[in-house]
Amino acid sequence: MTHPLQSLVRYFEARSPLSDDDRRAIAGLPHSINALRGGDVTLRAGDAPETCVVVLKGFAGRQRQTEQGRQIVSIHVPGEPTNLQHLAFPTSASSVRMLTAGVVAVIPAREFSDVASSHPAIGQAILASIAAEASIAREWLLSMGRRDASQRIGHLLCELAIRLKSQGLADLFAHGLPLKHNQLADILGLTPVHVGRILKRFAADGLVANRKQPIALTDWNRMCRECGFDPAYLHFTGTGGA
Amino acid sequence: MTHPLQSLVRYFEARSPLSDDDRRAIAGLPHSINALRGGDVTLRAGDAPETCVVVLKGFAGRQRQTEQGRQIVSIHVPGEPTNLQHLAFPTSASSVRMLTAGVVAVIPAREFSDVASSHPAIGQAILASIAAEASIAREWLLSMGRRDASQRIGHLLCELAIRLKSQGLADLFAHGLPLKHNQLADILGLTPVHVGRILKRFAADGLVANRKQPIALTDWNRMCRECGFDPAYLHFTGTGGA
DNA sequence: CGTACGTTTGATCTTTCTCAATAATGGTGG
DNA sequence: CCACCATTATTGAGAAAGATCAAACGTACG
Repeated sequence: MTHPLQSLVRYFEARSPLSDDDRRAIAGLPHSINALRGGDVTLRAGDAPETCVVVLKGFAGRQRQTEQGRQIVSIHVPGEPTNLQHLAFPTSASSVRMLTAGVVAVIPAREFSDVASSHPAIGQAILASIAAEASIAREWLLSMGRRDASQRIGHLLCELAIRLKSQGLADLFAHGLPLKHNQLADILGLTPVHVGRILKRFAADGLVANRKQPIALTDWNRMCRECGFDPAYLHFTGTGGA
Repeated sequence: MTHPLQSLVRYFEARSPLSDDDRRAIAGLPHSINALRGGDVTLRAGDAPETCVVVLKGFAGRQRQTEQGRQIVSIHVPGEPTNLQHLAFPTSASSVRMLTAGVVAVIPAREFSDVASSHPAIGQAILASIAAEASIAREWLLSMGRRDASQRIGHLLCELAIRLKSQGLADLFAHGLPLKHNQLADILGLTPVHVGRILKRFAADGLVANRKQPIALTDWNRMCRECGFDPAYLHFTGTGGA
């Protein structure tokens, strides 16, 4: 791995073009690197963070809590920033925590936003990133509202496969997705028990290799077909997701 | 009504400060005014629109389609732009149509984005708007995943009440919300039949005045309590939503 | 090796959907 | 202003997806 913030550059460039100068400006951002454990909190609901946290390794999730349980409303794979929206408003209604052990880069928000003002393409990339997150949330809304449990799980697996691939991390997915049933349940609005049952059916149908912790897709095309996956909503430039 | 785009200015200012000059720049944007009927399409999925559509009267909804039915993934009340995300990327994965009869202003995207570049505060307001839409989508995700049908309906009513109020349109809500059961169902991931049953229960419980077409809240405080509504996620500056 | 955490399984219960029939409503043209 | 048509609401009965509860089973890690 060359520069720690290289993966952030790659993330931005998946949707918005940057010049060499822009790339250098991002790589030059002050930052600290933190190793975190699964469950560690990166942003507490209600806080007004003064930093932008970028995932370098592992998975992070944004979540909201109610009496009837938590809901994970977005997940962030390596390369993805977790709280760009705080360049738009100070406080957060949700919190962010690591879903697995991992490493994050922490960038002071002021410096980030200064660089964005002086480099319009970076500002545009930030806008595109926030808009892409909104688009993903809307797709999740479609899943929650109109897809049944199996399609929902399958669709999420497909989405993550593409998002990881766009960061050059396909291997991680081929090797399996390190999320627990109860985390998947909180992402999908289901019960861990039911997630387990469906994963079992997937394994029986040959759609997935193991139903245990590292879940690996075995039949990409069939999975896409069965759960109606179309990567257009991810808004990657180019072939729609490579 | 003074200037047609005045309500857009008001929308932006609910989350992001603007100067007189910024306001003038927005009011000076070229635009055409269109009267539309319920069901009219404003943006077709897959298109690369060259205009920004702002709702002036009535309600618009962004929707996605699957074999198992449509899902409305966002709604837009008067004053709100419907497709700011196209300042970030060209194509759309969803379509936008009027949920009721109404009036829209259509602004050329190029001019809009020129004004945004020359007026940083307007660019910032656009960023805040897109981020707020994302935040709303995440809240809807929480509703879909972890709230039952009644809380979901109640929560939506509360949200719309606040959003309308922030545009000075509370009356419209006091007078009732002109959405059909089947539209509410497609917003909430439910069935029109079930929406009807719950509205009936709301009316019996005195939470709502009529269960027919214009649905009017009668007991704001109780409704907020029963469905766990907290307007923080709307990110209005000031008192959190007034 | 034992403890804590995660998974699997089965039985049962609820919420919400589905289907189908009937009743309102609202807008349109005569 | 009324009759008609299309759309939307209401109601009831039955079915289904997913939740809940509780127990047993694995497995990783100290």
